[in-house]
Amino acid sequence: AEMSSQQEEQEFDFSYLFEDSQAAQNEPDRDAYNYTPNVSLPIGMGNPCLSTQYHTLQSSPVIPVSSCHQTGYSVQNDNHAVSSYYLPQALRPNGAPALESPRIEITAYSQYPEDEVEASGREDHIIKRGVNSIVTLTLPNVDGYRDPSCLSPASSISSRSCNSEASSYESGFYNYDNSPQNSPWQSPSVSPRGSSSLLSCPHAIGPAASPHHSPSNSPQIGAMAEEGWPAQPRGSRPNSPSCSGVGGGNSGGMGKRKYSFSGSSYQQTSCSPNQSPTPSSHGSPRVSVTDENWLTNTNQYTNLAIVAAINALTTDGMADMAEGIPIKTRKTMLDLSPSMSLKVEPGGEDLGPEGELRHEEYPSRLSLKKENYCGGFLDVPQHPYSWSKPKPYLSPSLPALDWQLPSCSGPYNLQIEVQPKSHHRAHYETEGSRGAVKALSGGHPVVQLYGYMESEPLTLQLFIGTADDRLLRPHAFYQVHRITGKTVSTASHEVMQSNTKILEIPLLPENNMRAIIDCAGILKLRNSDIELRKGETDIGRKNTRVRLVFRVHINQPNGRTVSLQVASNPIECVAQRSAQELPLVEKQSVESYPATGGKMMLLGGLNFLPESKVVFVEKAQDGHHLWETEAKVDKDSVKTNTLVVEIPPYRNQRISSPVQVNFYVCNGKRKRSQYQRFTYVPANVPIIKTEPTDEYDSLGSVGLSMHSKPYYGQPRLTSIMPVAEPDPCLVGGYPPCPPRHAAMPPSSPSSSPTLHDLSPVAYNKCLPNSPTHAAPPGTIAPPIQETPCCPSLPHPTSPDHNSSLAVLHSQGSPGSLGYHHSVYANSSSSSSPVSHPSTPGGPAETPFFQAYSPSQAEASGSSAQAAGSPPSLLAEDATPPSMDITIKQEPQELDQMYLDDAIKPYLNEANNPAIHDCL
DNA sequence: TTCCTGGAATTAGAG
DNA sequence: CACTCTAATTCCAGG
Repeated sequence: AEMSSQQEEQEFDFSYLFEDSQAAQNEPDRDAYNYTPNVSLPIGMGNPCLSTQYHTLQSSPVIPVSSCHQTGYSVQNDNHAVSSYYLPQALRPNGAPALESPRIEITAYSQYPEDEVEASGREDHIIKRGVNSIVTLTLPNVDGYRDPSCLSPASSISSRSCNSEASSYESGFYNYDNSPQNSPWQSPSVSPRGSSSLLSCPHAIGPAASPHHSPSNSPQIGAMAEEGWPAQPRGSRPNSPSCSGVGGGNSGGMGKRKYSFSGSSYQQTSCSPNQSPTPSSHGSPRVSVTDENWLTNTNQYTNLAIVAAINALTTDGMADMAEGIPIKTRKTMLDLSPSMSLKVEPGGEDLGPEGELRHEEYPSRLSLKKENYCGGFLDVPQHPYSWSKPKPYLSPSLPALDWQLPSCSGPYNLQIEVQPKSHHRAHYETEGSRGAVKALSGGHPVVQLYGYMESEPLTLQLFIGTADDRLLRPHAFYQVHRITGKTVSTASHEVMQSNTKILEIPLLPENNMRAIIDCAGILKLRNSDIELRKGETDIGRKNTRVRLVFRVHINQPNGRTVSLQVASNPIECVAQRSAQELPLVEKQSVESYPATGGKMMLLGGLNFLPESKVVFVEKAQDGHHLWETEAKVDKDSVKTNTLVVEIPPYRNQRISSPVQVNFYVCNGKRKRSQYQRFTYVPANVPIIKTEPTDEYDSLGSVGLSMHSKPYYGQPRLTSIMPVAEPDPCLVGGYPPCPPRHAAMPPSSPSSSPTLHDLSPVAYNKCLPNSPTHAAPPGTIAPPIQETPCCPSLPHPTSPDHNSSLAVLHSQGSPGSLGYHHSVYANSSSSSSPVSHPSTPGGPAETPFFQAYSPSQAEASGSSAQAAGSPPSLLAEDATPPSMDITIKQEPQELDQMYLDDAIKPYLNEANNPAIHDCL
């Protein structure tokens, strides 16, 4: 019975998992691998941007302009359209004809039935597909492929930032595997389910997985990609902790390490295996496998090679892809699970013969340890709920994890009723679990979906996302960890998507679609492991803030899927106390105020000290500090959890449009809170945002109502929304749509607009890191999907929104960030800027800004605009600031900027006394 | 026995 | 290149 249930589950999982995110993100690459029928893939796709675009494109047909549209939701993807659309762009992306020399041409023509595809599973996929489709690969060197490193260089990818991109695109990797659906061919209508198997793989081992699972195939790919990772150096560590970490959580045993990351990979791997119904040959024993599995996989090998080739070809983006294995590597550790065949190939990653097999293998694995990462999958939790219940998502593809999604759409509103505590000690793979994330109250976070009246249960997805200034995306250094045990009341089960572990939790009508998240812990992956991954640009050091990201995919009668996402407040995951000593701003009573300043603002948070300083900072897009000033703190009223500060006057009293700045609390050298957003509005302009006077969160002492962390991109539109309500919509933190005009990433030169869009990422790192990038964009930015409704509307009300079930992903503004807006097809308003609160310039904009962190703006040169930094801002810059402005031109690297936002201030600020103090 | 913790010892890196 | 300090990881031990 379990099997069946599992299978069901698997399917279930797979379907959406794979399809969605990956599909969306996955780019062409994926397709290529998958050989999605219709699409001819330019290898160039490797470029993340491309990939992104690709997806986007698919859906986007509707929206010509936005290159980025992602089809995501709309079933109907226009494959064709896409393909056509896609190709061109793909080629363009970097502008580089890319790849010329080495190129891989894949022509997928036929639309294979998913099944067929699946059948092809594994490497075969490729091959088979290849058969069907024409694949031409010109690879520089075989070695190249294998050697991820080789690839990597080429691809240099920015990882994470890119990641998001990467991720998407990575996921793509995986994805395609995973989501067969993604493949264009699938009509949206088609129930992806089968395909979906990838994720589920583990479970599915069996029959369930069967055929459909084309995905599996694809998944494999994904797996491979992932595997690739594992293969990577992680080796440094003994084992792939990841597996353990991921999987069971139990494994924690110290001595053994598994690769954490691998974990992810492993997951995939593991997953794939399972999923792939086909038992592939792999069947290898790797049981636990997790990481290893993939490592070993031959498939990977193959895939990797391909990937590598692609990467090489592609500009950078690809890098993320599978190859990811850094040569530097460490040895891969294998878990050695007995079953596992761990071959460590010289290449590192490489894959063992088994490579692809994994999928298949997995079944066997299932038997293996649960804990293994795989196990997680496999063994369906004994939870009362049977996953099987969930229906497979029909939606062809789910949005990539790095896509920005709204928290509300039409009648639906996904909300975090109880936020997690601001601190959580994540555990290493070498440790045992450190328990589930808790709520401040001592309980656990609670998430609820409002507006869902159907009787069918849904699946709530949870993954660990970033909490930096950039767009929300899966956190490279943390993975959600499934907690099991008698203390856990919520059933859950984990799946891998891309390199991200996702915890799936049932949302049951009988529980009012409310879930208590007591089953989610956080696993910390070794920085060194992650940083070695190809394509990974993010730095782990001091990159310890995360958010719980919840997603739910609601299938609509029309065949479309509404995907909602909401992210929690940031959680500081620094081990032990160090983190806890840092000041943390959780709430602020005022989010915007006239440039004149002078108003008292109440900050709520932790670790405030009498000597705490509050510094307002304005950064240029490039990250340079344009203005810094220390605000006056009412030291007499300082409490550990509250602090009253006087809003300083803005440097320019004559701003014509809102200007977003940031401020942070500094307790001394290296003890600085994260940036908080604050918006100065023209003095003569009525403040659009009303301060919530309500009781909402008011700290009381000051009598100021606090806004909770606007910073993280969960802007709330106070003006529109009732203060009391948490802005569900906003919460999602989907960024406002940046105007398309938004500047492109500097580096991306000729890139087609689409590219730009795609490259929202533009994140600093991406640029710097990937030398290869022709375009900084190399990092493909995940598109942000906007729901028309969410932003401003009090969710439920607008019918329009409702109508707009189908989400069209339009690419977001080309803004440097490359936001993609997802538009609900139906929603008329969706696309209209008006509907978006975030439109720059508007008072409402703040939300946008909030969505974007200043740093983001910084990150991409262009980003500033994109960031929504209002034109005014720019203008202002141009104009001599009335106020004292300290402009520091620091050629900071974007990378650093992102990474070390915390640090930078110090660096940058030499001039500011306040800063100095902090320093 | 496993899961959680809390805390401390080590190791790694940045400056 | 040595040294200092902080962050990251790994270990231990106890509940």
